[in-house]
Parts: sequence; structure tokens; C-alpha cells
Amino acid sequence: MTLESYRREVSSAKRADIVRAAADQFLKHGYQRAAVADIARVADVSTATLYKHFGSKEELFAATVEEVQNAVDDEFAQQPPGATLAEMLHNAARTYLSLQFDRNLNGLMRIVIAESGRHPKLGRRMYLSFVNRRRDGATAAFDKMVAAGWLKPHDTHLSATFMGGMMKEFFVWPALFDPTFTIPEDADAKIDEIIAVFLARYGAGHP
Amino acid sequence: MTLESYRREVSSAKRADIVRAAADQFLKHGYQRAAVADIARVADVSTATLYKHFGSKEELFAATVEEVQNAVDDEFAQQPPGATLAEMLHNAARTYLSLQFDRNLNGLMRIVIAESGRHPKLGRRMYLSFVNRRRDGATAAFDKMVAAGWLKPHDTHLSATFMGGMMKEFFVWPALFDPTFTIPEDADAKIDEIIAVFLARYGAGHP
Amino acid sequence: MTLESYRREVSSAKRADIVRAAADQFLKHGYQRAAVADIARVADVSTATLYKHFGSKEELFAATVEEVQNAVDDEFAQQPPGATLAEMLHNAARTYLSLQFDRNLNGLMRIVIAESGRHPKLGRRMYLSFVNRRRDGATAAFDKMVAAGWLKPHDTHLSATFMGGMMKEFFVWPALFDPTFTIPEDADAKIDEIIAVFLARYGAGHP
Amino acid sequence: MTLESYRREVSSAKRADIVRAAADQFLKHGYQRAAVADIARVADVSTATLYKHFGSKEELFAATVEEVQNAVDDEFAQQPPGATLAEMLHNAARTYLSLQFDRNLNGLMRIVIAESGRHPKLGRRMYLSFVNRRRDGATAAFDKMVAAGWLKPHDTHLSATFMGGMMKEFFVWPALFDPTFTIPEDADAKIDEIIAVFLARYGAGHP
DNA sequence: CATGAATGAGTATTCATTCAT
DNA sequence: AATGAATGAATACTCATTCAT
Repeated sequence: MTLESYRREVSSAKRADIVRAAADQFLKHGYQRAAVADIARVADVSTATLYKHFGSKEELFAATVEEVQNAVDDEFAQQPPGATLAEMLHNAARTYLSLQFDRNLNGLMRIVIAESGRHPKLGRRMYLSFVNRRRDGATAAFDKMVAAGWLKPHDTHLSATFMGGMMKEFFVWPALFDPTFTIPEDADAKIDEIIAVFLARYGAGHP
Repeated sequence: MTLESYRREVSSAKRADIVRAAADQFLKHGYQRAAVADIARVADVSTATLYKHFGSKEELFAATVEEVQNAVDDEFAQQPPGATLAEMLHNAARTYLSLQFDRNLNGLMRIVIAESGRHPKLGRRMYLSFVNRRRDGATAAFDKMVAAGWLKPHDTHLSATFMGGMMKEFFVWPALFDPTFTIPEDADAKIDEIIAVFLARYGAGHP
Repeated sequence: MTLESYRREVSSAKRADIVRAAADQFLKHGYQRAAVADIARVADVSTATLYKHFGSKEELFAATVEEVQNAVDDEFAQQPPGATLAEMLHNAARTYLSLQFDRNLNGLMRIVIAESGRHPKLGRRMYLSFVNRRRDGATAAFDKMVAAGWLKPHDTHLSATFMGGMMKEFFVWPALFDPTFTIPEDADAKIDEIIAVFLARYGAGHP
Repeated sequence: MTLESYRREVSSAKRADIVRAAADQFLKHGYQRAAVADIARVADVSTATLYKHFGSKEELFAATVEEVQNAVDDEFAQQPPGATLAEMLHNAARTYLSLQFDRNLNGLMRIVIAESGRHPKLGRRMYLSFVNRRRDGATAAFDKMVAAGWLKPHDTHLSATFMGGMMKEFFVWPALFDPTFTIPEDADAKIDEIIAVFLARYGAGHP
């Protein structure tokens, strides 16, 4: 038992090392040019061991993406609350930005988009996770705000779509085409602009 | 003279064949996995001839993208007019969709996004062409509508950004992650939804 | 331990095979026309394995040259002694010939000369090894002969240069331009001629 | 007649252009890497025209070498005379140097040596022309000096071989292995050294 | 269970030579 | 006679995956 559990522990530690190394290399070089041998070297593991854990490069890639997805989902769920309505919205937007840039979700998206021809399932899953699930989260949040009387009653799914489109237009599209793109200096101003537009239409008039 | 012009004609015909074949293969397999030899074979040309026309795979790719860009720019400029304001907006949105799907701009974007790490200039150029230039076009159109009294005076650049974000959220993002994604059945309904939202905020009240 | 040492042994055996095959092919076809794939085939090894051992064709070439250099240096150091002065000189000259022809140093020089435009470091290193180092060896030997009273006191570096020039003029130059050139029948006579000239000028008069 | 002769003239002018361009490219890039297309371009001629004049790259190369040989032979025959014996010898040595370096004979030799495996005839011819013929010239000159009483009667063929070996040892061997090698600053001193050695053995004692 | 050496199939690019005009 | 576009064969190098130890 003890031996077995020790082995399992070591094994899962190696697995985590591999996934970390894979994320590192995939983000640095893209799927195609990231060499399995390099990933193994960075993870300090032999290629054979890597293949024991993941049957193929594709599988390793899928696992890597999933890992990031889970981490991102967790982080997104733990948003700091805000005192006022505008503050809450601002905080949510900031969390979004931090995920996209600090956790390099923009980079990951670029790779998944690149490979979505060859990995259709992966692409669809990522879309669900990174676009739909978040929109659903926003919809639910907006519903609460409506119930609380902070927002006018309205089609919250539509307004969530709005918000998502606006945020992406400002902060994600440029990053997809330019990997050196970082959070712009006037990000807060832009976020406030977006929120102003949103509140002008859907706000209940309270501050 | 005749000889020279004959040669130029044949040569430019071959060039066009090559670009067509390149677009085909790049869209099918992505930049990395599209083999130069295959492109040459599809174009019914030897690889050496291909390399006479385009010094490298990168150059060929850039030429392919540029070709599509020019075609798209031309087509976008020739939009059908509309009788009413809503019709005009609807037509513009439809033109946008036709470009993205019928000319496979979504696919091209996917490839450029995939390669923008390795081809930063290409990525930036495409962003300017496909995102900024179109937004500027929309901004100018909205300005005219304001001048005509069809829209309220407002920040047209912002509203154009809005429209772009909304359209992409519905019609481009899903396509980036799923190459089989086609124009949805309810596209017109979605477009109308977007326009309704837009007019509710910026319309001058006329039909 | 055993596994590791086993691997090392196998690996170094393959390395040696590759170098042998490379020497063979380079000598047969020259650097440019020797195909890496052919070298691998002759060594009974895949090209990938070859590239594991040597990062590039250039590196393989440098290693091949170095290998021969080391072997030649060793062999040159173990010259048979001679009873008389003339015999000693004759033996030295014969060792020189044996290296140039039996170990195909003439052929190797031809290739390095051919590539010295593209591999300047290799060319310079080989010149130092195959021309300067040997001349220094001869200079030292002559100094001893002077000290022993067998040769007149004189500028031994100059006389060594002499000897080197004479030997090359007879035995190396023809080989550079004609790969089929072998040790001529009258080599001993020519060597004796050279020694006679040398002794007539620098000999102390003893037999 | 006139038309025909005109054509012949133009044709031979083009031939000369091609040979010039070929010499240029071969010296710059070596035989293998000199591209026929580049030679044609430099000569301002189509490749087809080039192939009309020379059936193959090899043929062109042979013609190029021959051309240089002829030019060198001519130049070597027109040596400036000298007042004293030492001066005559010095002048001859200087002519030798000028050919080797200024006309880039060292570079040409390097290429011929490189290709002598594939072009045995060319190699042998060049050896005859550049080594034997010159040695015969020197032998004849030395014979005259003996007849004039300036040199002791001796085996002039042998002494000519001596001189050739010495000169090459100092000025040609380094250049073969290092293309950037130029005439050294102390060339005159080295030449005088060689001549001193020569005269010490073969001089008749007159200044 | 872990290793890392070995592999074979693949890829972009070059170049001497030919041929329709 | 002259052109230059077209070719096919060749070449160095890479990488996901396996297997003997």
C-alpha cells in the first residue's frame, strides 16, 4: 500500500511536471514546433516516460489545454466582489483581463485556433469553456443584478453577449494577431467606456 | 514583343494558379502542414517554378493572403445600397458575412492567427486590414447617417466597435474554433437583433 | 551502471562507424558531393542517429578531420630510429610518405583545401597541424643533431622549411592535382637526393 | 561575309564575357556553388546562349581555367630583366608572387584541386602548366646563368625544384588553407633568404 | 518501471539543363 | 540565333514514436 501510494504520488508529480513543461513549450513555440523531446527534457523526464503518461503528442496537448481550462475556471469563479454596481462590473472585467494576459490565455487560444482543424473536439470544447461558459456566468450575474433592481429587466443573455463582444474587440482580437500585444495603458478607461455603454442601456439609474 | 507579352501572360497565369493552389492547401491544412510540393502539384507546376515566382514558402503565404485581402477590399467597397436605414445596416452585415464565409475569410484568419507568432508583420497587417479598416468604413457610414439625421449624434467610432464586436461574437468566434461552422440558419434573426440593439441606442426614431 | 556503460559502448562504436564512413565518403567524393544520407547508409545507421552524434555535416567533417589528425600525430611521434644520420633522415621522410599516402593525408588535404573557403577555421587548424607542427618537429630534431655534432650549427628552422618544401614538391603537389598519384617507384632515390642536398649544406662531414 | 564576320565577332565577345563572368563566380564561390544561372546573369547573357557556347558546366570550367593559364603563361614570359644575378632572381620571384596573388592563381588552384577528383585531366593539365612548365623555365634560366659563369655548374633541374618548393612553402601553402592570406609584409626578406640559400650552394661567387 | 538511443518518413530549397516561342 | 521559363532530381535536416536493456 505504502509503496503503491508512493509510486502513485511520484507518478502524478511527474505527470504534473510534464503538463507544466508542455504548456511552457506549446506556448513558446506552438503545437507543431514544440518538440516532444524538448518537453520531456524540460520536465526532466525521458520521452518513454512521457509516452507512458500520454499516448501521443495530441493527447498531451489536450491534457495541457484541459489543465489550463480547469485552473482558469477556478480562478474565474473566485472574483473579488465590489461595493457598487460599476465596481462589480469593473472587477469582473479585470479578472477577465488578468486571465487572458497573465495566464496567457490569449496565447493558448491562438494555438487551439491553429489546431482546431486537426483537433475539432478540442476546439469546440475550448469554445464552450472559454466563450459560452463565461457568457453563462455573466448572464447569471446580470440576472441577479436585475433581481436586485440594479439593472432594468432585459434579455440578459443578449447583454452578456454584448459585453463579451466588446471586451474581445478591445483586448483579445489585437492579441490574437500580435503576440507582443499587452494590456494597454488605458485599459481601465476602455473598460469604463464599455460599462458606461452597458449601463446607459441596461442600468436602472442607481449609481 | 509578342513573345514577351506571351510569356508574361503564361507566367502570370501560372502565378495565379499557384496562388489559388496555395490558398486551397493553406486553408485545408494550415501553414505548417501545407507542403510546398503539394501546392506545386495542385497548381500543376514544378516546385522549381513555384520558387521562381515566390522566393520562399513565407513569401508565397504572404502573397496568398494579400491576394485575398485585395479581393475582399474590392468586394466590401461594392455593397448594395438599401432603401431604409435598417435595410442598409442589414445589407452591410450580410456583405460582412458573405466575405467571412463564402470567401473563407474565417479560415484565412485562423491560419494567420496561428502563424502570427512567426509572422508578426503579416499578423499586424491583417489586423489593420480586416479589423481596423472595416471599422473605419463603418464609422464613416455611421457619420453620414448621423448627418442625414437617421442616427442620433454620437461617438460613431465607439458604436462601430460595438457592431464589430457583436458580429464577431456571433459569427466569427465560433468559426475560429470550429472550421465546420457555417452561417447559422437564424443569421438574419441575429443580425436583426444586433441592429435592434444598435438602433435602440443610436437611432433617431425614424423607421 | 551496466546499462549505462553498455549504452556508452554501443554509442561510441556507432560514432566510430559514422566517422569511418564519413572519411570514406568525403575522400571518395569530396565534402560537397558526399551526401549525408550515403554516409549514414555506409555506416549502417539512420540519418537521424548520425545527427544525434553530429549536429551538422560541418561538424561531422570537422570531427572526421580531427580523428585523422590525432591518429597522424600519434603515428608521427613513433618514428623508428636510425643508426646513421642519413638513415634517420631517410626514416623520417619515409614516415612522412607513409602518412601522406597510406593514411590518405593527401586526399584529406585536398578536401580541406577545397573547403577552406567555407571553413576557414578548419583550414587554419589543419595548416597548423599538418605543416607548422611537423616543421617544428623537424626543427627540434635538427637542433639535437646539431648539438650532437652531426650537423653544422645553422638556422634549423630554415633548413626544416627547406626539407618540407622539397618533400611536398616531390610527393604532395602532384597528389593534390591527381588523386590517382601514388608513391613513385623512385621515391627512395628522390628522398636520398633531397637528403644529399641537405647534408651537402648542413652536414658536419661525418658519414 | 560582313554579316558573318560581324556575327562571329559578337559571338566571340559574348564568349569572352561568359568566361570572365565564370572566372569571377568560380573564384568567388567555388565550382560547386557557382550557379550557371548566376554566371549567365553576370555575363549579361541567357543561360541558353551560355550553353550554346559551352556544352556543360564542366566544359565552361575547363575553358575558364585554360584562359587563365594562357594569360598567366604570357605574363610569366615577359619578366623584367635585372642588372645583377640576385636582382634577376628577385624579379622572377616577384613575378611569381604577383601571378599567384594578384591574378588569384592561389584561388584558382584551390578550385582545381577541389575538382581534380572529378576532372582528372584538368588537374593533370594544370599541374603540368603551373608546376612543370614553370620549373622548366627556371631550369633553362639557370642553365644560362651557369653558361654565363654566374652559377656553378650543377643539376639545374634539381635546384629549380628547390626554388619552387621553397617559394610554395612560404607563399602558396598558407594561401591554400587560408583564402584571406595575402602577400606578407616581409615577402622581400623571405625571397632574399631563399636566394641567399640558393646562391650559397650554387653561386659562383660573383655578386 | 524507466531509460535514451535509434529510426523512417517527411520538408523546404537549389541547380544544371532543356525547349517552346 | 537568342531567350528565359520550366523542370526533376537531389540534399541537409527534423521529429514523433518505439524498443532493447
